[in-house]
This record gives sequence, structure tokens and C-alpha cells, in this order.
Amino acid sequence: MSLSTEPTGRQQSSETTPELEAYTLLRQVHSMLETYNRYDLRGEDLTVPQFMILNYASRNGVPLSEISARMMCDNSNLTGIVDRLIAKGYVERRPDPNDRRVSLICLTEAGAEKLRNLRPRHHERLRKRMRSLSEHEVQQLRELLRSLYSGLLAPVEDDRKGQETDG
Amino acid sequence: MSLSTEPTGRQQSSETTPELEAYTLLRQVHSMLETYNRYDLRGEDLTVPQFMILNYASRNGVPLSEISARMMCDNSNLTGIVDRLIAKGYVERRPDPNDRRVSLICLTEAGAEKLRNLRPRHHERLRKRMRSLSEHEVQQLRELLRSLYSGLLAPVEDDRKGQETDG
DNA sequence: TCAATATTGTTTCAAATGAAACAGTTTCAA
DNA sequence: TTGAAACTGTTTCATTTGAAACAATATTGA
Repeated sequence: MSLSTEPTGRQQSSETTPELEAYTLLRQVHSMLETYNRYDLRGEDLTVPQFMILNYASRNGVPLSEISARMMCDNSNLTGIVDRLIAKGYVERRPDPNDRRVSLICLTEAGAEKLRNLRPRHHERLRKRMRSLSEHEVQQLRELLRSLYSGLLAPVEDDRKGQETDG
Repeated sequence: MSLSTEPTGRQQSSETTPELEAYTLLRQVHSMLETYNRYDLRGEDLTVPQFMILNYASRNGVPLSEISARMMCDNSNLTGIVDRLIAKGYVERRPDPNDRRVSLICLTEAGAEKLRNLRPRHHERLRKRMRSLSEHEVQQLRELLRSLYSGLLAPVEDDRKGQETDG
């Protein structure tokens, strides 16, 4: 059995680690904010991913693959969501005259209006919900996440090196 | 039109805010870590949510609703995932003798073995992927997220107060 | 030019998720 | 004891998501 309360040293790798705790909290915070967003959009005729696409679309049109890159998801995920936004009249697909593979996602006037109405309230609610952090702490958090994000973009070299000694 | 590059003051609420930037980064980091996890479990006969359930189950059994609370999801989400884990032989359902409503999710020996094999490697990979943060920064991040999480548990009173003046 | 290759978006399928309705069980107050 | 209310887990349905295969188009190099 593992002696879990080792007073000296940093010998906890099996049970938990600072990294794991940070990641668990990150998942929890993400989940709560997502839930709040979903709740806010209830009654607004929109789901969270639908609202995200609205935010990335424009009147002039944005290629679907640009939106999926920003949302960090596959193109195939967006096909259905865009279909529903079209059914609701908030966006439309237009062919790109310069590249016939591309389909431009364009905000309709109704979509643009929806966004003008929703976006400021959305930002304000987020600001209030993060009130437990001071202005300085928000910036600290942002910088830490930015640094972590940059680090994650570069793959860990150990992934291809195989196993070294465990000690 | 909004003058976006206001040198003094903090007048950017329409375009972006430190809070929104932090949240966007949080979503991006979450997405990348999720993608890495999914990739790691490829070929391990497990999906990410299936692995999470394994982590929360035990040989003695844990009520399904306790697992769903820890995973911050609805009971109904877990029914199907548990079904698949049962089909793979990693867990089983057992009735709780003290409460006939409850179904205890029990690790099988195969599930426990899978977990013994996977968990240390999982933690180690996470640790390496977060290498871009120093030990101190990881703890800083953890504390900021802990504080943010606590704040999110308490609802924002403004949600029920309605609209005050904008200024 | 032309064939090999890459890119874009869709289709299809399996899995996960959120929400509502539901049945069985428990709790609690009258 | 009984009836209302709460709790637990499942079912059902719509939506989202990841992955692979695919058709149409574009790009590249011979």
C-alpha cells in the first residue's frame, strides 16, 4: 500500500500532483462556465456552439475551415451546426468566387442583430462571474494560460523517445 | 464606431476584455489537453469519458450519482458509457444493499489492472506537457483556478436583480 | 498538359452530452 | 400509516463531437 502522507520530499506521483490538480480545476472551471453560457443562451434560440459560430462569422463571409480552426474542431462538426443556424435565419452559405471548394459563412442581418444584442451582455456576464479574481489576478491567469498554451503547441519530445529509466 | 486603440482608460468592452482573453485561452488549453488525452487512449480500448469513470470507480463500488457529480455531468450521460465499460469487462453494476435505488459501479479485476497500468503514465504525460510552466507557476495557476472555481459556485447576485444603470 | 497530391466541405457512423419524462425507491410530515 | 415530495437511475430525443471515407476543386511538379 502507498503511504500517502509523506511529510518530506515530493513522493505523491501515484495519488495526485500539482499538475493534475491544476488540470482538474481547469476542467471544472471550464465546465461551470460552459453551463452558465448554456443557461444564458436558453431562450435566446441558440446553443453554445451555435453562438460561437455566430461570433466567428461575418457579413462578408468567413471560410468554414477558418471557423473550425479557431474553434479547434473538425470541419465535419460544423456542417450540422451551420445547417441549424441557416434554418434559424442567422447565417447563410455563399460560394467563394475565388475558390470553388470554399463555402463562406455569412451573417444575415438577423444574425448580425442577434450578435449586437447578445455579445455585450455575454462579455459583461463573464466579467461579473470572474469577479472573485482581481484585475491583476485575471491578467496573471491569462499569462499563465498563454504560456501553457504555447508550450502545448510544441509536442513533447519524449513521446517518440520511448521509455527511459523510471527513477 | 468603436475606437479600439484607446491608450488610456479601459474602454474596450465591445471588442475584448482580459476576462474574455483568459476564458478563450482556458478553452483552448482545455481543448488541447483533451485532444492529447484522446490520442493517448487511442489503442488502449478506452475513450476519455470511459477513462474518467474508471478513475472514479472502485473495487467496492461507487454510486453512479457520485461519479456524475464529480464529473459535473448528468446521470443520464453515464448510463451509456457505463454500458460500454461493462461490455469491455472493466466495470460491473451491483445493487446497493442499503438503498435499492442505487447502483454501485464496481471496477472488475481487469478494470483495476487497466487503471494500475494507465494512471501513472497518464500523470507523467500530463506533467511533461505542462513543463512550460515552472513548479511555482503550476501552483500559481492551481490557486487562481481554485479561487475562480469557488467564486463560480456562488451565483452572481446581479442575475436576479435585473438591469441597473449601464454607467 | 497531365497525373499525383493536397485541400475543402460533406456524409456517415459511433460516442458523448443536456434535457425532459419516467419508474422505482426512500424520506418526511401529517 | 399514508400521501406528498425528493432522490436514483434509465429511457428517449435532439444536438454536439471525432473520425474516416468521399467528391469536388486546387496545386504542384514532371
